[in-house]
Amino acid sequence: MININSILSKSKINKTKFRVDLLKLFYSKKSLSVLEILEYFKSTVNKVTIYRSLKSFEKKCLIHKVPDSKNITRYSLCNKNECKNGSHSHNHGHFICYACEQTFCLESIKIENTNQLDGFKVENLKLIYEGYCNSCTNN
Amino acid sequence: MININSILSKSKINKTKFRVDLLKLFYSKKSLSVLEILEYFKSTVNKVTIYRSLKSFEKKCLIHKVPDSKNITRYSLCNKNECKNGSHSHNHGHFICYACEQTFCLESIKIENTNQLDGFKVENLKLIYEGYCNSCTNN
DNA sequence: TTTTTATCTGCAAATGAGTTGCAATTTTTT
DNA sequence: AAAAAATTGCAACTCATTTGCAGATAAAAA
Repeated sequence: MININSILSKSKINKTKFRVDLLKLFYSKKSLSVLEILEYFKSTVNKVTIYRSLKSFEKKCLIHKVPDSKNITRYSLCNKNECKNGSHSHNHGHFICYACEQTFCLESIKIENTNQLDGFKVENLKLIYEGYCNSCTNN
Repeated sequence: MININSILSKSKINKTKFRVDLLKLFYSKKSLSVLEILEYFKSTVNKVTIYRSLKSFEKKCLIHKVPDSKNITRYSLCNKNECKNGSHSHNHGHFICYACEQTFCLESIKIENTNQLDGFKVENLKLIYEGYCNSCTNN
């Protein structure tokens, strides 16, 4: 069982009711957008607060941005062995559903570090699959 | 030598001075954003016109969107054998430079159509390399 | 436990990308 | 040249995200 409070403490993030609930929410979802968070909290929280909390979580390596379908930023929990000291890395592929617009981390699809590419200095590689997820295909 | 006028004619796009110049510009650049186009034409053209021209070019399969670093839409010339009838496909990887934010098409890196992925119906695959391009590394 | 300091929050207003309606202009078709 | 179709500029709008500021809350220090 994850201890939200101790995670926030360790990260030096104040344990306000909203931030505790928000981090808890991340543990129950694949990924989240600001709009989804706003809807979940039924406007009991200001969207500016959401943006700032997300940024704070990101800086402390609790969450990171994941590829998104349109121009909406989405975040997922960081993988402990991947992200450290405010620097994030995704050594796995992602799947984006055209229907539900959800982003799925494909932990099983590892990305090897190809830093050799003719004429380019590669620092990062993204592998993004798009299509329809199971629940959108069957419903 | 490419004949801009005949390309526009074939695509049933009016040969206005701006559209001719814009298409010509695409032939001299890897990729372009609205802002870059606006700067190139030094505000002699309205940004709405740019958006509409790009959309029109895209519909006629002259250009298509390429992956971008931030949330700015970028376009590149279509590859004749890849895009047809308003439907675009990118069967090659892309490189995005962190410094100049330019997007490069990696024609040599072909993407095979992996439509089998556990629990997902894959319709598209993106392979995006990020880092520093040659000219940004050496200057 | 009070004081101090640092962080968090809401509100209003701003920015920046992209869109829409409308009227005027230009290009193409006839 | 006239009619039809496509293009343009302008103003105003939407939507995601940001910023400044003042008040509230949490954590650390005394």
